[in-house]
Amino acid sequence: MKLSQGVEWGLHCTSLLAQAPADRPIRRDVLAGHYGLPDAYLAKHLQALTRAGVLHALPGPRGGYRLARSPERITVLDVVEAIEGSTSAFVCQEIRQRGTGAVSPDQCSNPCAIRSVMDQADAAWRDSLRGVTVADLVDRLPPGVRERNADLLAAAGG
Amino acid sequence: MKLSQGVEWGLHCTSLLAQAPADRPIRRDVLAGHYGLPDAYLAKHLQALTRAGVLHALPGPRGGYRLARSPERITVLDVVEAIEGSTSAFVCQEIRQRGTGAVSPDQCSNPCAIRSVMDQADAAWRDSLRGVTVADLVDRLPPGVRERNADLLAAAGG
DNA sequence: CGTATCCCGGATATCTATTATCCGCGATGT
DNA sequence: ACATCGCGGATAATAGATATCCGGGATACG
Repeated sequence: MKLSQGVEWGLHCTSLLAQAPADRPIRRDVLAGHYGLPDAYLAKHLQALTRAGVLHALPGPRGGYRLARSPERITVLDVVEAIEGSTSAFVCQEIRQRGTGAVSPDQCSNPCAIRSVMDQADAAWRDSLRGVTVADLVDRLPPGVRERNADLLAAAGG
Repeated sequence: MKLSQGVEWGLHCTSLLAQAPADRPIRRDVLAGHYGLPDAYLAKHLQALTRAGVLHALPGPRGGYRLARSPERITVLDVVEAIEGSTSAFVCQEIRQRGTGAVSPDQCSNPCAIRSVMDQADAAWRDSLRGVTVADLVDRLPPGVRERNADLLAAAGG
């Protein structure tokens, strides 16, 4: 079980966009260069974030990406689900209904206890991620980093 | 992000072993047949559970598997970590230290906020799984299933 | 003591998902 | 009109999960 690295990329990029002036979109290659990421592949994840309504993409010259809403209203879960999907990591294959010990379908109207437990843990995981916003992530940056990022983004935009 | 199906297999098998008489081990092919699983591949997961100290394997004729301790003392997390490992699903690649926006290593003595949030969510997931035992899973079986499993296991053992 | 049974560990093959890149298309601002 | 930039599809390469097989060692039974 491993999370896509796109989750890390997406969280860093949305955090960085939260530090940019709202009126000026950031180009994709600037985002990629800022973190040393492959530009073409990062595009896939940014597109996913755009489709999910987390980012807003502006085509054309002086185009780029900006947040679709304020950082206080974007949760970490929003970013994670945009990239990883919202389906539970545990996929129940109903093996209780297979083999010599197969339980009759009548007794399977309720999900089995194993599935319930795994789904409940998945919900706890998502609840935890829903409790943190992108604004919180920016607040927890080491001192000086925000200012430096603002300068770098301004230089790239000019 | 997907959990190995071995987790489902392991949880069902440990639950089934909890329903067997403690003095008689259950052969691997009986476990596989009970749920319609490939015997050879199930062996890999049962070996992992044995190495983790969840199951106890007895070689030789009349050998097989039994629980290494009482079902009340085996948590769902024990089984999950035996098969999936105990490392967090999120692997931080420290991209904050790469690219044009690289943060100096001096400022990276603390883990970044993104990693902290993901690790905290992972802890919440594990805490949830730690709160349920194999005995709880058996208690939540539909009425009649326990008795039928006991009969099947007795027939297979005789 | 010999033999049959059963688990262990390594080697191997297949399949799927992730990672990564490229190119044509459409949209936008100058 | 033209250059810039994001969108989406097609395509490889790589890693991990899935599945199988076989030799070796341990144990029970005759």
